[in-house]
Amino acid sequence: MKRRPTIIDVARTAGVSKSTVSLVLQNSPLVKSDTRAEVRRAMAEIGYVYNRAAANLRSSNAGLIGLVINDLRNPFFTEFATSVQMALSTRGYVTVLANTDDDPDMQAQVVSAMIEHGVSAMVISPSYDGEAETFGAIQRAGIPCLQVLRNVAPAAAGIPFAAPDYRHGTVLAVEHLLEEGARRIAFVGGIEGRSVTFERVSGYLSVLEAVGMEPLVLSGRASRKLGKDAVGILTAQHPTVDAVMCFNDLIGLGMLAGCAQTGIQAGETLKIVGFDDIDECGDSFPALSSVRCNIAAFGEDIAATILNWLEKNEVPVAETRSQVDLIVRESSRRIL
Amino acid sequence: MKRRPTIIDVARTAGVSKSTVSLVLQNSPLVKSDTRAEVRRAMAEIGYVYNRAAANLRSSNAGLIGLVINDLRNPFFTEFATSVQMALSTRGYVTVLANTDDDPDMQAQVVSAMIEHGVSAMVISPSYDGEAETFGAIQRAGIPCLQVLRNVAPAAAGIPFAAPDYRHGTVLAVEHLLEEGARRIAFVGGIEGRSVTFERVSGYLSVLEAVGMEPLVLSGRASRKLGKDAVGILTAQHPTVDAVMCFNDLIGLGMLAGCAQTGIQAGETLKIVGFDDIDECGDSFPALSSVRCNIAAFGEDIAATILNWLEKNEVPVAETRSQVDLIVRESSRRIL
DNA sequence: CTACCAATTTGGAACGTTCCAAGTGGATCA
DNA sequence: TGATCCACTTGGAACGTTCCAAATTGGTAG
Repeated sequence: MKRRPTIIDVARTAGVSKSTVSLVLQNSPLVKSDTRAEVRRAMAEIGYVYNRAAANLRSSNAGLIGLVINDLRNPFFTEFATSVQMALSTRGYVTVLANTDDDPDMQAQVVSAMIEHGVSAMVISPSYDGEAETFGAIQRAGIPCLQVLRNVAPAAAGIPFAAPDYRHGTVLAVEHLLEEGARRIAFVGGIEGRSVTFERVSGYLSVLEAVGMEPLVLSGRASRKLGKDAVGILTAQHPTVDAVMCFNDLIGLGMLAGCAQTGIQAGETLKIVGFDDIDECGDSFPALSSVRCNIAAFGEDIAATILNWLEKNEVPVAETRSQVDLIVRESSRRIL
Repeated sequence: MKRRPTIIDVARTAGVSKSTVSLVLQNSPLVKSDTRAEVRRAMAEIGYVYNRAAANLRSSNAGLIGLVINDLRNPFFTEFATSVQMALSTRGYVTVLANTDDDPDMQAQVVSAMIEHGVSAMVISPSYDGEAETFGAIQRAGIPCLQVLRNVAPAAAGIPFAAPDYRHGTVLAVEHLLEEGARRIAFVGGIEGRSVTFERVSGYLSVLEAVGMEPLVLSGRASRKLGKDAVGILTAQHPTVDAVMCFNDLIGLGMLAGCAQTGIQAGETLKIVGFDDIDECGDSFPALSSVRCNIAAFGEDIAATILNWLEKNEVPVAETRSQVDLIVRESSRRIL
């Protein structure tokens, strides 16, 4: 077992200096195309593999991007992470991914590990709590960092933030429920005190207030189970509720299951709208109306934003909101 | 903006040599505990951050593990990737993740990028096709690599393989359906010619052959949609089918939606068993029976296996099969 | 024929670690 | 007292790149 060839081996084989090989690797216009071709040939001949660790040591640009996600098991985040990673990949960057399970200690640990590894930039969907430690370390290291999907660090701290327009999405959906003739609309899911919850609930409340309808909010960690349980709670304790705005699709899909179980006709007796528009919405029964966040496109935008910051030094604005669309399906539409 | 402190700065602050600082970083028992404490204090004082790229250059052990997944959007793979990443993280390793969307070119690209970045080992759930290029590059680089979940490279090529015991899981499930009184059992999903399909179908066929039941296989790319569509096909063309073994849970869940839509009573008129036992199975209506692969535990095992290979040079056996369990729920059980 | 210029190419010094061989100083032993 | 040993400590040479200043080449103008 012999060691991996280096640019010096390539240089020897091609009959040039290591500097020239280096220039070829960087696609420099300085080298003559004959030379370039010869160097390339030599590389192929001896099976040369570029050593980024060494390059990084010298020039500190590893082409590594850190991606930290608080709940990777949620399909919404999975879709986001996948789209960011694939977009970065096409631009020659490699993604270091970590799931934190919303644990601030875990988050602090993975962030510091990423900094040690010399990531050039980070994208983080943070856990609530523990933000000081996490963002402090990132800023001390001077690494460009984009906070996405959830806003925990005050933008004033200098961490730009980007997310779908949750509030507007909720407004669209609740107005739609009103148009479909809903008399009493509940909001299910979301943990109080979190930006993501606040934005949605405030959109919901503002529409209800405008028409003088009394609000009803059932909080809870977003999951299918919560949705399933909510059906029972609503029918037992709030029988006048005839429409529900869900914090996310998992809750909406859970409610569909709950309705099926208790014999309630979702879409007719109880209108339901989810949020996120994950793939499954179109394949459930009844198909679940939802607020589409275009998360794949959002992920690609995030990838582009962070790379522009990195490569062209274009610092993103403090807060960006991406467009959302209401997708109406059977779960909230009158059957004609 | 000043540069990041190095061990030389730490050494100067602590009044020792850089070699001593290096030893402290490696937790060497050689240094006196007073010295160690002083060095640690100095690090904290000047805000030292370890530079792994430099360490890697010298000792070629980056603590980077590559994880390549063919379909990260499928919750089964997400769960696997998450559990591997978190297990590696607790042992001080950082995970480079890439999704390939089953595209061999994408796979070749991300694998070579990972090799450039000096990953110490790789775990790969490969795409079908393109295996020669991918595994060839990994082997040339001399990087320990574990093939998981799907077997595309012949084990003879020296790439160890680990997966749940798909065949046995199918056998358990189909036998269960027979016990529940099924008269005609179909198999839905899976693409022909793939190891994952072959193993399941062969398990299914072997049980059916033993009892003299005629098989019926509906192939197709595993998705909710396929499951939903399959309900229509079965009722229209194969009305005698009263039980279905699904390639995976997505298909099973899609069938539940299809049943709800066409008014078929899943679990009673049509018994359904899925495969993988993703979280959602317990929250669907009716709850979906499934073959549990214990994928989180499997992921942790994989992480342990690859680290043992790396750190203790324990080369894994050519093929490992992990235990699977049948979880019976309402979708296949007689309602009592 | 010389001087100069543009186009290429090049040697050597970084970058921040690890590792090795060698060094230090105090205690113990003959 | 000097030799030996032990427990630490240390200087300097790697590791494989990039980058800079300087060198070389070949062509062209004076």
